[in-house]
Amino acid sequence: MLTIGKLAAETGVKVPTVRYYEQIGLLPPPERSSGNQRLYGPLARQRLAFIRHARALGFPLEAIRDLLSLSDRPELPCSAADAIAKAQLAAVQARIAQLKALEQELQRMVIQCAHGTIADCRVIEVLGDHGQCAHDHHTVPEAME
Amino acid sequence: MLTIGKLAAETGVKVPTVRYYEQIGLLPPPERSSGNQRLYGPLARQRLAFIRHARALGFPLEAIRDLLSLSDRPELPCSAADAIAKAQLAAVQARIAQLKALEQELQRMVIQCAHGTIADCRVIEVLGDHGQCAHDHHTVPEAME
DNA sequence: CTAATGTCTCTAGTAACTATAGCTGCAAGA
DNA sequence: TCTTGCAGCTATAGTTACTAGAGACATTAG
Ligand SMILES: [Zn+2]
Ligand SMILES: [Zn+2]
Ligand SMILES: [Zn+2]
Ligand SMILES: [Zn+2]
Repeated sequence: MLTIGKLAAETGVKVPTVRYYEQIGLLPPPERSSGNQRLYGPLARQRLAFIRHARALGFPLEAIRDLLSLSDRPELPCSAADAIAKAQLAAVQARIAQLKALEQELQRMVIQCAHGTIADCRVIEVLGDHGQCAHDHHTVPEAME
Repeated sequence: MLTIGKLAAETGVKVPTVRYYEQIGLLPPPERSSGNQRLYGPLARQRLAFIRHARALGFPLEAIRDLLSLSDRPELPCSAADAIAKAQLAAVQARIAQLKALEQELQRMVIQCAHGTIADCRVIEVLGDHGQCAHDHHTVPEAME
């Protein structure tokens, strides 16, 4: 049995994050020692590793919640899990496409600037007028985490 | 002079967002009508367009705050503005690289799954064990917005 | 035994908004 | 003129996924 600090060290998660995951119901309330400290077994360690790995792959916590409850029912068909992964893949790809458009515009701005005064700065000029842009990049990039 | 609704419609910003920008000091407090309603002139419209365009290119509001105060001093050299743009470009490129690693892992998971039961699902299996991954993708992707 | 570290709960803060509640302003139709 | 309905006002709380702090208790090393 591990205390929360050892569990956190083993999985590379911070201690408050472990408590946070418990608070929102991603981790079940663990046993407690006589002094009321949390004690974790190997199952909890596995579950936490699953959560962290899914987070590292960009899955939102709500998706991870669904994936965890699916993984608790091994006899079910995995189509629901696959759908979650596919949706995440699509989100990642959409974000990459959007960021590539931003990259091009930023690069144009930076390259075209003659490094004189603000009055002539290409960066300031382009930011003030989207007509100077080559691409659309219309929407504000949304957070994926 | 425009009311907040017209200004929002013209710039494609939502009304509460305009008030939010004023609240955090990105937009100056505008004139008010006799009935206490906000009235905006062309300078405010230009400033709001600048903010939105910079947001669309992924700049955080703090960077936009700096860019705006730079653009108010046209006689200064533009190196500070260029540095902000370069930092944003670097952030975008770093994010793209990270997302490409995620994309590959997600694609592997999705492709390798045989679509049987959860017990055999490659998605669930890989999420539970980073050893199954081909890349490192170690860190959790941070929001850029 | 004592001092240092670890853990406990609870609250608040982060970024950039968005949504809600409950009030007032204002223009047009009956 | 009345009214109805949208627009605008303030202020507060919710979103995501944590992170940081305060103040008290538990455990462990020396
Ligand atoms: Zn410049
Ligand atoms: Zn543009
Ligand atoms: Zn599957
Ligand atoms: Zn992995």
